[in-house]
Amino acid sequence: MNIGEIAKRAGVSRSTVSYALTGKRPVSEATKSRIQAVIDELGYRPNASARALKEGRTRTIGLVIPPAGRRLTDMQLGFVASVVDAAARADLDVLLSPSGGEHDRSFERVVTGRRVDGVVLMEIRLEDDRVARLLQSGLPFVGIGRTGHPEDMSWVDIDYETLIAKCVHHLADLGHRHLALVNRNAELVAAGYGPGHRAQAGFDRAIAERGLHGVHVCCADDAQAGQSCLGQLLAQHPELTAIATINEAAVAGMYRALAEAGLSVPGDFSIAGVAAQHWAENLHPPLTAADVPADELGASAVELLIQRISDPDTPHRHLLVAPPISLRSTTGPVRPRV
Amino acid sequence: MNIGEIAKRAGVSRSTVSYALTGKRPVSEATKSRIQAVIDELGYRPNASARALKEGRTRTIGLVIPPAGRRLTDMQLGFVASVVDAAARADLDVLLSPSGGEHDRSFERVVTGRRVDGVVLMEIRLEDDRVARLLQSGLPFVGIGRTGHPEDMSWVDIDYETLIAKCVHHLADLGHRHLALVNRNAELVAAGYGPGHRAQAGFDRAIAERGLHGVHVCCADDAQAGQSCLGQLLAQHPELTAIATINEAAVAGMYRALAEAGLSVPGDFSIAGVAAQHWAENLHPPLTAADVPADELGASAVELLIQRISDPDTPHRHLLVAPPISLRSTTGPVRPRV
DNA sequence: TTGTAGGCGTTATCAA
DNA sequence: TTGATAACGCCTACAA
Repeated sequence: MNIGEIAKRAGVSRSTVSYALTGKRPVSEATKSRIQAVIDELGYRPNASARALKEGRTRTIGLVIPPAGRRLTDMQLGFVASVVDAAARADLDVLLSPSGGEHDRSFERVVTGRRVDGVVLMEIRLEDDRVARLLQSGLPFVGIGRTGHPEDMSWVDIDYETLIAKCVHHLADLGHRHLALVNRNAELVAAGYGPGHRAQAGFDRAIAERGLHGVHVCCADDAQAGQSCLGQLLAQHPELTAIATINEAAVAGMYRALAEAGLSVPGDFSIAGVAAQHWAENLHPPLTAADVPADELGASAVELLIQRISDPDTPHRHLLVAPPISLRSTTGPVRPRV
Repeated sequence: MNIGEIAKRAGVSRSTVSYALTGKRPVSEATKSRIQAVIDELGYRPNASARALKEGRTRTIGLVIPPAGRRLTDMQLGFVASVVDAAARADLDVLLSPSGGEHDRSFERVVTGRRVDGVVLMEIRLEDDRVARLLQSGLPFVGIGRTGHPEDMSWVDIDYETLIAKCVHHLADLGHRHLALVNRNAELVAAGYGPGHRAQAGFDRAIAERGLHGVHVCCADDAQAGQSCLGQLLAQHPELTAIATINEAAVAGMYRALAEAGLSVPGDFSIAGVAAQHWAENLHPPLTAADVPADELGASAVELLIQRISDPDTPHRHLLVAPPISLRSTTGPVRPRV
């Protein structure tokens, strides 16, 4: 079923059908309705590949997510959902590319085969091959996250450095003197994962400013790891009374480790973090955290991308969000340990 | 950058470049390496739209997920991840379509614009417009889930009816006489969501077979709903000693409601369910549950779909899985309530 | 071993 | 207001 068939049955030329469909040229009411009738009868829809070939754009954006197999965090899922949602509202389709490995065929296909008009890139490292690849290709893209050279690209990001510093100050205000930062998993941080490094920088800075004692650990992104990780931490550093974290997936496990150690939250021990709002609220007890507006960030990324696609020579734009910390049930004044 | 440019620079014809790329005709080593050198230098990749137009296939599959905005369950996320993963292994791209509403533009685009070679459809209802639409369109598709007329289509599914019946029998064997089934959210079940209805059927059957007392409730798909839902249930039916559920998202809340009511698990109260293995294991306490192999199901769906794409006239195939119940920490013998 | 040419289904330019 | 026709970039008979 193609446009020629419709034209034949409606007794007009193919171009007239095309114009009746796009509205880019006036078509008389009579022929328009005749064409529409045939289209409805045969259920015709323009072939997307042909249209893309002719128009030079696909009306599709790529969304590059962390490799399949790895479990996405709740915040990452929020990004995916909001990107897909925002794209759908703009009548854009989303092509998913799980990538990040070495020679990633999926990523190459998406970037280089003109399959998409632009790309939203997630989980960016300070030095990121994919960013280099995209810059070189000239394909419009927007990062959710940024590299160490953030001026070269458009991005939306969370200001982990500021937020973790805020968490430390909040805890310091409550009298805590011995804090730990629980980071994401060690491989990710070692690979130059921006939030991991920026969180550590913010932590170190605030610790120094307030004259506190801080330790830093990486922890795999799941509850069991959180439990064993905090268990060890408490054994090695019994003086700790509070934790700041960007590892939302591990928090449930940390609660368990504290319960095991006979420490109540927030009576004996405080936790503050950076997490997706939905997640922080639904945790038990609800986590005192900087509520990351994942929905807005994804939508903003799509918005920026659409703009870059329509005008690639526009200067890069950046959006760095530092939401306020919502006080919930996991931070309280320090109570001297007996 | 197109094939003509490569041909010109390599001093050969376009067809020779094409054949050098596809290998469908022998090309001398000399010219082949010359062509490759030019390709590497210019970073050329064939235009996917042109190729799709010519070949009549896109090397892309559609994945229709529940509408954006709604939170996906852990099991659904497992399906998405495994479908994306399996597709990537087969060098297929995945186009995401959040749909399920009334007139869904995204769904129509995917199904009808020849944007994809086939579709994996999730969260299917007993009567499902999208299935009707796909059948009518002739586009190959595979359901994760099935309608009330399951012979008309290819699918993979979880045998909720059998599994919930098994849960009931397991609980009955432990001496429980008063059980409740906690279903998914009421709208979904009212809309004819298959697993909801089949779970209820299995529950009713097993309850009758064992001469037990059963109640049935729907519950929104989140922890807070689980908490309030079970709270009410315990108030209205104090005789209850066990629950069977397919609502994994609500389980954490049910734990809280039981703790609030002063009931220990599994000492005073048992819970058995159907859930993604990863989820059941990571819950605290770990849930006794039929471990749904979400990864395998997604991969199987893709496998079936690839087969249907390559041979659309093959008979429909079905895969109904009923994994064994893994005994973890949430079911135990009934203990008379004082 | 390589080149020529036609067509996949659209859109858009040029004529009428 | 409408029609004929030339691309878009690729693949693949058919020829040489």
